[in-house]
Amino acid sequence: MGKDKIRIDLVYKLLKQVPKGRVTTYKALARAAGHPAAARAVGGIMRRNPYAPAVPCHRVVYSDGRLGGFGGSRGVEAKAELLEKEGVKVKDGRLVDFANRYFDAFSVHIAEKSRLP
DNA sequence: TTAATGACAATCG
DNA sequence: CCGATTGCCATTA
Repeated sequence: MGKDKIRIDLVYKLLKQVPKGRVTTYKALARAAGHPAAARAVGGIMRRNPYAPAVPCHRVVYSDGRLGGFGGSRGVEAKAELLEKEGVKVKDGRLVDFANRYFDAFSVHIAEKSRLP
């Protein structure tokens, strides 16, 4: 049968569903994609992200409320800058109102309908 | 094919 | 609260 591997294109689609000013987590994306334990793999997917900046990978943070990574150690700064620009306040590498900014209402059904180029 | 790596997460001390 | 450890999954060499 088909492999149980996570769907990269699906992950990107789900991430595109995250509205501006909101954030999600690697874990939430992995879970929405049908692989709840593949949070780390999602991180790897973001790292390679060939669809940037079309895909808002800067809206993906740690489940802990911390920013996480973004390219190099210098990239985290840019990530915080982008989030602040969208209205998401960041303090000391950590989201201030993480619980309220957290987005988890993914529509996998809709995401599966269209495919990424 | 096996070993090593990394933009994660949960647990432990 | 913070640092260290272990587990997980997919990619890369």
